[in-house]
Amino acid sequence: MERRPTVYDVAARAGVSIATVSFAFTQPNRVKQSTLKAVLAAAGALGYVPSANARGLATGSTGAIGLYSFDYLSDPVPGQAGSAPAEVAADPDLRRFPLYGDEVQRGVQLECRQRGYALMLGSGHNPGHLPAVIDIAGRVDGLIALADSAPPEAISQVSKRIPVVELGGETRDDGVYTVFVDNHTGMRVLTQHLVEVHGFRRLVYLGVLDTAEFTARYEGFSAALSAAGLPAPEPQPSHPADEAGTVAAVARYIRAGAMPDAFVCVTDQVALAAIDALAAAGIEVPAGVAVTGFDGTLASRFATLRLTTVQQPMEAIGRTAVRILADILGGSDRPGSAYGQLPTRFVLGESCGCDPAQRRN
Amino acid sequence: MERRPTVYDVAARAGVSIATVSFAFTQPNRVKQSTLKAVLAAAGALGYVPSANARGLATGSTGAIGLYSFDYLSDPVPGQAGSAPAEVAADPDLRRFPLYGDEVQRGVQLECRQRGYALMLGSGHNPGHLPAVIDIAGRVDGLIALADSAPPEAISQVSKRIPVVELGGETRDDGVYTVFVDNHTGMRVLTQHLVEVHGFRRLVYLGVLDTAEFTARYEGFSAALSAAGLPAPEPQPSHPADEAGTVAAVARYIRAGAMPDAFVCVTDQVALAAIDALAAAGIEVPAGVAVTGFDGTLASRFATLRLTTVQQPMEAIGRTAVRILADILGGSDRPGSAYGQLPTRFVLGESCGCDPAQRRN
DNA sequence: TTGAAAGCGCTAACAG
DNA sequence: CTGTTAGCGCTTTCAA
Repeated sequence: MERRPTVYDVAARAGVSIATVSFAFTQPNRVKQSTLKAVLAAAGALGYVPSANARGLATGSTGAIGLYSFDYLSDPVPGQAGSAPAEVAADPDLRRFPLYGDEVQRGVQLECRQRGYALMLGSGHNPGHLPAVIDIAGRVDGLIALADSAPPEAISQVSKRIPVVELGGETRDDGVYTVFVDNHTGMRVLTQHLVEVHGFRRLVYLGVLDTAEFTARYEGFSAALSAAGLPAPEPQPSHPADEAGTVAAVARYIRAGAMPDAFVCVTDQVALAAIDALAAAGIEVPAGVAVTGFDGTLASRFATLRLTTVQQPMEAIGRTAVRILADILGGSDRPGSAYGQLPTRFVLGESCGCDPAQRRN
Repeated sequence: MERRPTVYDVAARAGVSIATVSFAFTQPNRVKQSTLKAVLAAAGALGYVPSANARGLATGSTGAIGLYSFDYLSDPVPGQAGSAPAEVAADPDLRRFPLYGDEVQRGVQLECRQRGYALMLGSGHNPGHLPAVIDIAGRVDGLIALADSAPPEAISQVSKRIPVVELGGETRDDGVYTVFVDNHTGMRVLTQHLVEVHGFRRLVYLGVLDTAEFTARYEGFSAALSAAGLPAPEPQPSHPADEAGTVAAVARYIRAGAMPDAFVCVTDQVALAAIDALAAAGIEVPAGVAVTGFDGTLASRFATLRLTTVQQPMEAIGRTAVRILADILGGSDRPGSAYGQLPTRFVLGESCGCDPAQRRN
């Protein structure tokens, strides 16, 4: 790989100045037809590939949007590059892919490609000495960050320089945008179903409250119980990323021999882990206890036991995030709230004890 | 958003030179502790976010790898940005996501994050006047391109300047690498199953031959038939992206009233489209005719009727592509063939007439 | 319609 | 251990 040709090489070969070469690519009509043709020919012959870095430096923008996320399924062990398994995976595993974040990412991708933005994916660590979010922030015009994937201070710092949309995070006053999703209603309706249709009284809430979205879910849960005149139990901390934690939480109930009517889980992942833990103890769902999820990931719909859950509009979330950034970059100063709140939808599965096939859902 | 602070601002505030600021980030031990601390403090206070463009320009590399692909499910209509549907999608649709390319992309992502590369996603069109592949090539140190997503000349041109891995393309002598997957064996084994276990004789091959991978599949198909003393029929052109084409191809057989024993399809997508077309005509699979796929996408495994297909190691393919680029960028000059050929695996489903549950597969 | 020249922000010799 | 300085490749006035 020889030195990459530059505008200088192209200019020399075409017998023009570098300015003309630049114009030929950026403002073709500003250049005489014959000159244009000569430049393009020279560029083609040389295999000219313009440096986005140089262009970005000169123009002050990159034409790319960044998506920063943290993948707890694969990031925990940094440093060691994975090895391509000689074996073909025996089974595609919906429990690992696509997760919530993957579906949001898809929405981001789709919207970016439609709008002509390149998408820069960043995550976890980076080889430099710079926090990874900062590193990727330096590469793009606008950044989308998944809640909890980066420290709030870093997000805040970055947001001073480029527009940032944090998904699932707190609403903040430091210029960080977010996409609003109606988590509250979703969880309220689901809980209401458990109480009213199934007559459940002893519900256990499995999930942490460490993001705004998660908190809203718990509040929806509480609201439904209050409405039914029932007290809302304290949430049992359980993080989607921490399967062992979920198992442990469930184990406490098993050990105590005090099975509730239902485990209401903060995400599908937690619900699936809970079901596993219960199965391991010989307790069947929904016969022994009901379990519900949240997100509506593919895994929840195609699991052996279809999950009763709440569908989030993941693709729309991703698309909206890009739209917000694009609008800002385009000069709009519309407030984040102008994009409204995306709806969620209660999804009846089998894990609550219903038989969806029998119902007009 | 005020002007982004630069090394100059940080240097001024910390009372040092810009070189020291640079060192503080790139070679921390080359700087006195107290100075380092001062620089970092100044950077933090200012909200300094280093410009990747400037760094890239200066160092000659970006630290990013590019993935270029074409999404025929969403790219056809460029220019018009998608709108976030107010409705929550009624059903997650495995027929649209994740497809083969999405699973490969996942492997690329995983390997990139483990190796500390940022991943630049590009596709379809771009707002500039530059072919999209060229544009994204100018942004990265190495490029992975999905077969058929970009014109061969463009790939070839790009490969003169940065290492390129083309997935599923022809093996070429212009320095474009590829990841070898044993498509031939996969399709041969599958076909053999149809002939030997089911005794099928009239097989129809549904699929184009426009990439090296696709050709290898057809050859595997032919080989199995030859081995059984059967003639290999001409392939019936059908492209994974062209559902209508598949429907039309199937319709010809329906109309002619000459249903074969099986439709052997070049991809799962084609197979699923074929099954739909057959169902629409009242022909059930596998009772009326067998249908097989290739790829082992999630859709094939979780479809109502599980597809008999061939599993590709998508994640490994993506990971290997990144590994090849990383090796080259790291100075290795190992030939592409040194990475071996990734295996495929025959997957017994129901669409050939088998009942996988009854067999030790 | 084209050219000359001044940066864009950072890195990396090379001095000191 | 730190400062000076010369670019990296491209865009963009400003002149011609």
